[in-house]
Amino acid sequence: MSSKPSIPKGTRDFSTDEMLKREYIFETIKKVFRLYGYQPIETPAMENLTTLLGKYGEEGDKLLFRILNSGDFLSSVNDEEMGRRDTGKISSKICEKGLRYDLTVPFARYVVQHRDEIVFPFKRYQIQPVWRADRPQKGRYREFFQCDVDVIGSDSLLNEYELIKIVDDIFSRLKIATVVKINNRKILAGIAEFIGEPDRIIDITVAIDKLDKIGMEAVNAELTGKGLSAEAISNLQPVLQLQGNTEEKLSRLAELLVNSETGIKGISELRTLFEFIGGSALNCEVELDLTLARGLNYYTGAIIEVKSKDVSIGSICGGGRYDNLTGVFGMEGVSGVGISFGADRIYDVLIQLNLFSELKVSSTEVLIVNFGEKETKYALSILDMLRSFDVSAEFYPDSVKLKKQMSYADAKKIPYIIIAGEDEISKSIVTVKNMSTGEQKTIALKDMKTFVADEIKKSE
RNA sequence: GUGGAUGUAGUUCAGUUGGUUAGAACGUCGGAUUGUGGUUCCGAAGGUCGCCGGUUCGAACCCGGUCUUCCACCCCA
Repeated sequence: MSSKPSIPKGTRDFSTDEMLKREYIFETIKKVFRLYGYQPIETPAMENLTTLLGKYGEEGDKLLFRILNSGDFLSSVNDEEMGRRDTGKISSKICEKGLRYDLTVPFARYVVQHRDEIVFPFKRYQIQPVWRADRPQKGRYREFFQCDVDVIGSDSLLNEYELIKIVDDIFSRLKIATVVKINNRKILAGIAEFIGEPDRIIDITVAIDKLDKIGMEAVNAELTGKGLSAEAISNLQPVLQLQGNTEEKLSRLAELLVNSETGIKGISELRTLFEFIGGSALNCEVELDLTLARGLNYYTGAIIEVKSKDVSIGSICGGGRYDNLTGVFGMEGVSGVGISFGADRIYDVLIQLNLFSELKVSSTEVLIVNFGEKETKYALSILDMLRSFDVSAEFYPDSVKLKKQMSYADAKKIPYIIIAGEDEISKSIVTVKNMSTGEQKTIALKDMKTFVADEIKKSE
């Protein structure tokens, strides 16, 4: 015997039972995406590393899975480089492909490459796995599915509004209570400008993102550690201490950021967005969260993050506007906005909230018992008949003991069994057994259609 | 990438200060019942104790390394 088989760290197999539940999530999401006029695309699992590198910040580059070149890849590395054991240097020579890290960057690449055939504004959705060489833990996997919706080629804030409607629609259908947090990167830039550290926007936002978690003092300490001046940090305090409802916060911010053109722009964008939101009935809570930063450094406008109110698992959905993602691929001035649903985390939330209970476990409605060669022809004709009535049916492939066949039906939760042996064949009937009541009756072949309509289809 | 916990049958878990042949439940298979599942009864199969090395007369147990899973940090869906 060889050693026990296993799968790579952070990856998972999905059982039939899990797949039914996952498909329910994907179907729900897809249905809503289509309802709002989005169309599907797919891109390859692997991209050229030149497409992926530098798009996700330093941290992101480290988390990219790289694919070793085929063939004699070491011939391009000379002895000196080999001797220095500089992994980064060597890997760039022997790996030119990597697994996709998200769906947004491949999408931007797709748009640039297919601009001649795309009608703008382009509304697409994409549901595919992505890979990150992260250390796995709760709600974090190395292979997971993202469900992205993006509009590219339109600056209108109506798109941001539409995405929030989609979020609300999907989570309402899935019966997950959520909070949608919204912020705007321009405001964060304005704040960085306001405190006199415009270049440190990343450090500043990463630190204030943790405000909720670690508190104000720890945030200030982290900023000091990052080398921010005491003056800058003290200037930041009124921002961190902002209180009140959305409008109050925005008004106060408008006063503080009065000298920052970008900041003012961000505030006006948020005001417009909240006006749209205010005019619509939503099930989810929507709030302005100035501490919301999000790591991806390509966002330039709105930033959106969605959290479950009942399960603590990080964000289950996130996104924002990126003004020039296609620019790095040579197509300037095209703005896009999109969000991504984390299907695996949504699954975990639904499991924890026990919201899958009503989902049907078996898809097979009728099992036909196999008695042997002589009876097979008759059984197969019934099988065809059932399927022609749109009844999902199967014929047990081996003529083993009845007990075994019935246990199979039992284990698969198949609600009906059809028994057709010598007796039944001679009379052109079948015996139908209802597995939950144990009740049995004989049905003439000519009455099968009525039986299906009256009994099997009725209980669905 | 940093720190902590974990790993024993298909699964969930017992396993005495290191001492004969490593147990249970569930599941699987066979039988009670050759045309009737779920309940019951009887029986059987199933283990390189994660992997590699060390200490010891002797290791599931002690030590080192490694991998997996889980948890926290970093970061993130």
